[in-house]
Amino acid sequence: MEELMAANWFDKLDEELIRELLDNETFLSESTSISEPEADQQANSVTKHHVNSNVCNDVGLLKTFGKDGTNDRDTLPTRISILEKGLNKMDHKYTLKIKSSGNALSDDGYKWRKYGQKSIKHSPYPRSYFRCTNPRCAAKKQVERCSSEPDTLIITYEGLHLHYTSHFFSTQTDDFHPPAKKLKKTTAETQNTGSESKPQAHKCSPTDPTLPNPTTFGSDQNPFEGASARGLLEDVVPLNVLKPSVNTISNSSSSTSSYPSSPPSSSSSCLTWSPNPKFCSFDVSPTSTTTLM
DNA sequence: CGAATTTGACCGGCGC
DNA sequence: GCGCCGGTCAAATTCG
Repeated sequence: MEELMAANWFDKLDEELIRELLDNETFLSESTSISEPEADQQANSVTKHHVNSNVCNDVGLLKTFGKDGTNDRDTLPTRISILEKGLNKMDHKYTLKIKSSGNALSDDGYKWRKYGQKSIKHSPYPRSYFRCTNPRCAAKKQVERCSSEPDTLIITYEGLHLHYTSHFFSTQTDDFHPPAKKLKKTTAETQNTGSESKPQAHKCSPTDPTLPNPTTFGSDQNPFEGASARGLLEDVVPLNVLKPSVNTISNSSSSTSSYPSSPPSSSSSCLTWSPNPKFCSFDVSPTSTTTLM
């Protein structure tokens, strides 16, 4: 029951958040300031920039400049319009449709390792499978092209980037409790598997995804050592859901307000995407309706 | 030489 | 029960 409520709540926030993020220029500017090339750094910035930044990093629409020398803050897309429906969420998977004229794929803020590629039946284009390079991170994403529109990339994110989670927890550690036990199927399993390992992780107490000090971010390892145990989507969501009190949408202003917790972030954290103005522009194709659980 | 990518095989789930 | 399809694994290959 709680989960249900949580789900709804989460869903709303999520959509709202996404919408704001995507359409909020402020957000863009903000994110711009966080032009860390590496994911870890992003995480770092997150801890420094506070909510807004969090959102940026989290939802992933973070811009990663300078990665390939394209530090075009100037060329920032004056506007990135994404229809709310361009981002779909189903079963803890987020599908993002993006119009890309270049290899936007490589612009992701996180480092991904391709672990597979499959040709899809009804599509002339193959689907690529990526995993976060961090061994403790179970974040995954699938990338494929729309058969009808080669320009359109369909990216499906699954799982949560521990990079972010860690941060998240670190900022709310106090309130965080094992309620997060509600692991879910797919993701949960995967993640568990991922974190399964290392006794080290255990050290940090599985119950207490308490992560390492946020300030310790930066290195791919530290942060995850502790968060690995959990700190995944499943954990975050319920967690926050359970404590919406934090600031259940205190519509103070923008993203900040709609960022009561990271439910949205939790799952979206892996949505890290760097819409490099030069390469891609978000497109929206109202596909299926967003559904959660 | 090490790391990353490619590619085909294998496995599990789902629909018929 | 069988076949199809998607997802993952792992060996081979390529690249830096």
